[in-house]
Amino acid sequence: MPRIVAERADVLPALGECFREHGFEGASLALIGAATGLGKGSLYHFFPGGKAEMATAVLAEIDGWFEREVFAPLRESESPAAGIARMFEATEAYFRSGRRVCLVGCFALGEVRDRFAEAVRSYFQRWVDALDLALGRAGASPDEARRHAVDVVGGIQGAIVLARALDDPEIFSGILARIRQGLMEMKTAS
Amino acid sequence: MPRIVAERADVLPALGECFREHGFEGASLALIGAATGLGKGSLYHFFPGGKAEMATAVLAEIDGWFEREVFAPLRESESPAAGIARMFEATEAYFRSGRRVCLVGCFALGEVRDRFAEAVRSYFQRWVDALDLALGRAGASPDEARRHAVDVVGGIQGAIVLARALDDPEIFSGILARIRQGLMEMKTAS
DNA sequence: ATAACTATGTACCATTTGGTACACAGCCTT
DNA sequence: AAGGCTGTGTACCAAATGGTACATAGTTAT
Repeated sequence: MPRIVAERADVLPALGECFREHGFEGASLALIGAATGLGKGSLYHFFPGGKAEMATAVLAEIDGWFEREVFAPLRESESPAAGIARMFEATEAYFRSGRRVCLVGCFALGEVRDRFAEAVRSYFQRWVDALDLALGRAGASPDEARRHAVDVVGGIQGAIVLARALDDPEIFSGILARIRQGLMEMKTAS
Repeated sequence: MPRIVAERADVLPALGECFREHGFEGASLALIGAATGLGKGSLYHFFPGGKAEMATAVLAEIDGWFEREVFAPLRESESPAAGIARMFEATEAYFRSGRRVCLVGCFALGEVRDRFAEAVRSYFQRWVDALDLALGRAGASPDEARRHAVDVVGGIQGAIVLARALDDPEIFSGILARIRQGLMEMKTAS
């Protein structure tokens, strides 16, 4: 019996892709097993709570990544413009021009929103808040900053939906570029 | 044995809500039966193709509604501004301020995009094209019209995602109002 | 060496899944 | 009133579902 020595954290990426591709309900244990290379034994060893715990862990990992790569820079960059630029670059890379779906957004739309409501809410709330803060520091008025933060985060999610629907990654990149442009114009306008 | 005299078209709304609430995979025949009040016998009588045919029928019904209430007015209204105004009103009403999800958008993001790819693509393509046309007729330059059309349709989808995620209908209404405002400023600017 | 702990595969479980078969009831035509 | 058509409920099916139990293999500590 081979010893593969997996850690819980090692399987999270594969697990995440599996949930992204098939949704929570669609990702059966068979698919999850195939995606991760783990049998049920190992799966239930790492995630005694079953599928629900797997999804929670994946959401937490995603949350951690965005916290580190996007939210924190937005809040803490010396120049808010640099934080914002970083957000766009990280976002474009993470979602692979709309070829990759936002799992948190999926969960928000879908079937299972209520089961993971708090994780979903917190993720988006912190994104909006961090961007709000950065825009404020960049010189926007409080409600200008708030409104734009909401519009931008929403706009990114919409870009993913539309790019997937039309099956055209350029849609995603185009929308993001124009959102970014819009923010720059706002900051120089005031 | 009571005769309820249902028609296929009568169950489509309930069927749609069921798919919206649970997703395609999540909507089991048991849930569908409960939502429609129909037993499997009737269900398979109306939709011999099973769940897939049910989903196809629902997508077609939604498509028809938008074609009638949104796309056609956009294309054919005497005043393009009136068509655009109608789009916003119909959209706001249909999605119930983001409390109701866009099934086509869900399918685009989710698990089952490929199975219904053509229906999904066509729906969004025709929406974008119709808005593009209206904006052009309102005086926008060809690529100004195209870009804004894409941004607006994407923006609406994103507004649904964000409103659901933050569980706050006002997010939806706020984003839509600002998108609408943005279009009006564009038309008066040129 | 031996004991304990961590992984892992296999076999199994009850339940639910989507789907089929079919008998039968009400309606329409003739 | 006889026969066909259209709905409808019930019983049923094989397959797949999420989940459990457990024996065992590898690793680490004693």
